[in-house]
Amino acid sequence: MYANVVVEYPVKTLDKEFTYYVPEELKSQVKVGMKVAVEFGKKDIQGFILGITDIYDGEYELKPIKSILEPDLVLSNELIELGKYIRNETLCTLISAYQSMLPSALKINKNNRNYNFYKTYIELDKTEKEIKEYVSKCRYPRQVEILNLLLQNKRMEKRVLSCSGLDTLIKKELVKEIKEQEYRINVIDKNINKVKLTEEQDNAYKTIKTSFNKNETFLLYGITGSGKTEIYLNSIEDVVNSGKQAIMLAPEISLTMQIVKRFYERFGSKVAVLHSALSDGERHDEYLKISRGEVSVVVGTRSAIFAPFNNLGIIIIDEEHSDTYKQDNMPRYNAKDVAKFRCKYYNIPLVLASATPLLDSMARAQKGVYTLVTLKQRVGNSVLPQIHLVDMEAEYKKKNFIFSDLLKEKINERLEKKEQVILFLNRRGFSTFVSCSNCGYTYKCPNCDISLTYHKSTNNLVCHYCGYNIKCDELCPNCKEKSLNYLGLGTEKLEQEIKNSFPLANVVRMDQDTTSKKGSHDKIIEDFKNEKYNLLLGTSMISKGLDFPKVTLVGVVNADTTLNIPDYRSNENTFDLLEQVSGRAGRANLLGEVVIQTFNVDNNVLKYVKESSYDNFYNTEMMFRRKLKYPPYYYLVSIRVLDKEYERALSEAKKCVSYLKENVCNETIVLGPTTAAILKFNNVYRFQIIVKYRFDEKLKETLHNLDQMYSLNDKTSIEIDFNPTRI
DNA sequence: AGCACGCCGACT
DNA sequence: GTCGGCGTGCTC
Repeated sequence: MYANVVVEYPVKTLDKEFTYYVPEELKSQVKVGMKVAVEFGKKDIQGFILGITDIYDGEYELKPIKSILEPDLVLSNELIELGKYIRNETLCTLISAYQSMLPSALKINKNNRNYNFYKTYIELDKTEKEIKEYVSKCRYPRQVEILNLLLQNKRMEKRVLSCSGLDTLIKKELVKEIKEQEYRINVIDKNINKVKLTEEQDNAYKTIKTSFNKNETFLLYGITGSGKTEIYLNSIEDVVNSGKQAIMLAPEISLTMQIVKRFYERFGSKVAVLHSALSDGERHDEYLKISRGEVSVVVGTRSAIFAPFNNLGIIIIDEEHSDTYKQDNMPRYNAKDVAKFRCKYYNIPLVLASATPLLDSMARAQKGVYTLVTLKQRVGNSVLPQIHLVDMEAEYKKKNFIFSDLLKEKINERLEKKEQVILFLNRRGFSTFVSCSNCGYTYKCPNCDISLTYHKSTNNLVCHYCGYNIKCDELCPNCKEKSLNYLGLGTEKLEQEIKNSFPLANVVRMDQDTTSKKGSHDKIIEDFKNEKYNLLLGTSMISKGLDFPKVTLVGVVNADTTLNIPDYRSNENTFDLLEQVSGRAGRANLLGEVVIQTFNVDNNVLKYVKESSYDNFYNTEMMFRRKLKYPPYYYLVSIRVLDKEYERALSEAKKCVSYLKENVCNETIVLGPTTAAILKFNNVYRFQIIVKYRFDEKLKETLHNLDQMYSLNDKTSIEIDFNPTRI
């Protein structure tokens, strides 16, 4: 008996299966998908068994499988195939594909600490009569107390009883210890009444329901507030009742306690959650619940798409336009593609849902590749908010640098009426750059090619890319004059400005800096919902999924920050973001208003946001994409060439371009090399090549060869990214 | 990736 | 003479 093993090192040269023989004592236990220990060269390492055979006709002298590491953890055939698919699609190593499927506690790595969580209980070990007899003669009050408690409760946690008296009782075998594995997260089942669906919701639900046993992809296009979650819950309930399992994905920032709570209310202990706010131990436990078949529903972020279910019934991807579904390090997979693979495997429906679908998804829906399901009405009485565009150029002339007259007036009006306000600014920190008015010096990151952001609370200058930070000096480090200017507006400074300009405001700020602590994210949301604050200020973190009935005004302080990013998708991203932010206003009975401040009042994207017209935006943007040969008309691949030395990075990038041009089809376009958006990052220079193609049979092989060539180069490396979310 | 083998320079 | 530099090649 022989086992083919993929080993733990994620390098191209070892990206193949190695054969080991299975020793007699393990023959009855080994299974495909198991994690095993083997000797590899001179080292003891780990790997996964990908195949078992009875014959071996190679010429190697084989080594044995040393042991099975986690008998509970067995990758299913489906997941093994999925790993191979990910390797082929993203050009990663097989082992890194399998590693990304597992929670860190179960990944292959050196610190094999046991994440199982046990609780120890104490129970009586003699009959009640014998115990009572002992109690009557016992001179030690603590022992009597413990035994009496146990006579009443039968079983108690050891840590509440622990003392030397208990040790004596254990030694005398009057009581015994029982160790049981427990989960760190426990959900109590509740019976919550179902909400009645509106006619529109019901139609959408029924459409999905007709395809429960078909591999059909739906695009659920429903405006904010149209009640998509209720449709997910109903569909999942049917799937679970038929004995199958469901996965729902959401982007990290919209997967708040609010949504998880609704799943807990509906499905109770049948739900496992998987997102980054969990500790390693919690993730480990949730994963175990799934693989042991103890839950039927998984709610989570990107990597939850790998939930080890074996009888899936539906996959739902909420906010499908979000770019968080694409992993931006190896393996560069997109959870949406993984979902398509799994849905095809189980012959089940996939639901992609959004208020602002990706152009790519909408285009497929128009072509009939996806089935379009539309929700046009908001649930309840709420109507779409009224949107105002404010020309900041004119406001600057009036010396209004941060707040326009209109925004100021509206904020005051809401605060007086005791309603709530959300202000949106997509830049954290205090000042986005610090420069000297005397000599022109600007603080820049020594490792990256960008200016440092000033954070006042810590008096630090921080690089938002690599995390480099230094204390801020009062004097210019170049000319030693006291003439540093703090320019550019960040959320931290905006918070201060609000406190100065609006005496009625009770402001809370939500960005990466105020939500780094576990649970702080949910706390801010809860506090704002409970009206401990009347003004919430934040970055894109506040744009998704939140539902605050008392918010009637949303202000976008500077709409231009995302618009000016040089990326083919910046229009789309801006539209999505502003549309999502606007959706936060007027969720209940109160009428909502949105004020968007910009230096580009004539911009088409902003015009469509004002009209709340996804369709007009879609049509205009599609024309632009077609003309410039961008997705969805062409596919993109980005190739990054990295080297510590500028000249070598550039010359290698040029070599790549010529290699590509020689080896792709006629219709395929190779652009570059250009400097990447941030030329220098962590002291490494980065050049970029963009490939645009429609059908190119040779391309994958060409890129694979290129990748192989650079895997042997220890100076220059390359990163290949299929369908990048930004370029 | 990690380790051994191997062939050249400066040390007790 | 030997210790150690890191280039090359192999791992079932």
